[in-house]
Formats: sequence, C-alpha cells, structure tokens
Amino acid sequence: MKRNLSETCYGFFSTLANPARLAIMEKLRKEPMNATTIKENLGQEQSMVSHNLRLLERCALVYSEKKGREKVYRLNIETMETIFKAVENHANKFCPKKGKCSHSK
Amino acid sequence: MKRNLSETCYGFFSTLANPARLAIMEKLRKEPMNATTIKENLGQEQSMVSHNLRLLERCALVYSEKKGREKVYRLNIETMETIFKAVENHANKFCPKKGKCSHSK
DNA sequence: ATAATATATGAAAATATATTCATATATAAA
DNA sequence: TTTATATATGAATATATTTTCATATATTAT
Repeated sequence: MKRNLSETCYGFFSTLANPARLAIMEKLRKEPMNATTIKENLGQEQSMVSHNLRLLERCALVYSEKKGREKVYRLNIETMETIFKAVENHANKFCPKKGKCSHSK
Repeated sequence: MKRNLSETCYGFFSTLANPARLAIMEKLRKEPMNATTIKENLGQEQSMVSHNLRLLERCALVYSEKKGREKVYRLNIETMETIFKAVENHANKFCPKKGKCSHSK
C-alpha cells in the first residue's frame, strides 16, 4: 500500500500531541469507559471531551460502542501499547532529566 | 524510573507533530546529512531548519556531530524505526483511506 | 585580516489549535 | 409526554506553535 509516511505520521502524532487527549488515553489504557466517566475522572469540560474523543476515534486510536445513551470508549491496544512502550523506552534511555525533552522554551 | 507518561508523550509527540520536522526525519532516515543539505533538499528556510533541528535534538530524536563548520545530523534509528513502523502498521491496518486519519476538519 | 560559508538566535508576524459557550440531538426514565 | 441524562456540534475566543526576518556567531578559505 502506497502512502506518504510524513503525512500519515503528521495525522497520527498531532492527534496524540495534546495533554487533554493524552490524559484520556492514559485513562482508557486502564479500562474502557464512557465519555461522562472520562469527563468526571479528569475534570475536563464535556464538550472538550467529546471533541477530543472524536479526533481520537477518527484516527482509530480508540474505538467506541454505543450502550443505550452512553458511548463506551476503549483503547486501540494493539497500536497504543507498542507506541507507549516505545516512548517509555526512549525516555528512559535518552531523556536523562524530567523536562529535558519537554516543553521548556 | 518514575515518570509521568502523559507528559513524556506530550514532549515526544509534539516534537514530531509538524510537517517540516517530519520531512527532515524522513530525509535523515535515508542517511545522515548536514543542516545545509537538509535545507537545500527540502527547500526549507535556513533558520527554520535550525530551529527544528534543535527541537528534534533536544528530544534525542536525532543526534549531531560537528564537522568543521558543518553539523551533521543523524536519526536516532533505535527509537525512530520502531515508531515509524508502528505508525505504518497502524495506518495500513486501521486507516482505510488517505486523509481519513489526517487533517480534514 | 577579510570575506565567505554554516549554523544559531530572538522577536515579530502569521497561522493553527484548543477551549469554552450556547445549544442541539438522541435515548431513557418518571 | 415531560423531564433528565449522555453526547454532539458550531462558532467565538483564547492560546500555542510555526515561520520569517534581521542579525549574531563560529569556522574556514583567500
């Protein structure tokens, strides 16, 4: 399958490059959860959660299943475990101090 | 080593979530290269290349070695091959059409 | 020394993204 | 069938990031 890697990566990484969405992903890594529970657990605005879940789902980083009036989200474990582990390994091996690789100007 | 995964991921992904930087990474994936060659190959502004290489290096996604007045950059292959392959696999498996996972509003 | 080349830096301007607010829709409970 | 709950949507505002420009520094060649 012929794809442009840079473009694919841009979609992928920019979907993940957001603290609120990453917090959601970390929650979902533990267990599936509906949108309201996510909102309550993380103290995020309802509509922000909804916007962000849509982006995550579009990129197939999470799946959802409708359960009555709720919508239960779960992580795409196959992709995300690989990615989380790769980032963890990278950080442990190459980023000596908290904050080094992060967002100090 | 105790780290906050979300924060680590945020630094990592936001460093990668940029088309100009990804283009650099794709070039460096082929072979090491100095900043001027990158600039010429990609037609990017000199100072933008410099700013972006600094971000990539801070996050240890690339390394550099000074060679006279040039600076030769090379990919952190260990990390980046894993990541690129994971994204490629994800896209092939989960993102049926060009543009689906990408940036259509 | 002087000029040329490679890279770096900081700040301003341009652009993109996130967040909130008001409101809509859909489903279930009373 | 009215009310409550869960989620979605669009547009306005707030915030963050990127890009460019002017200029600085460092190294090599003349």
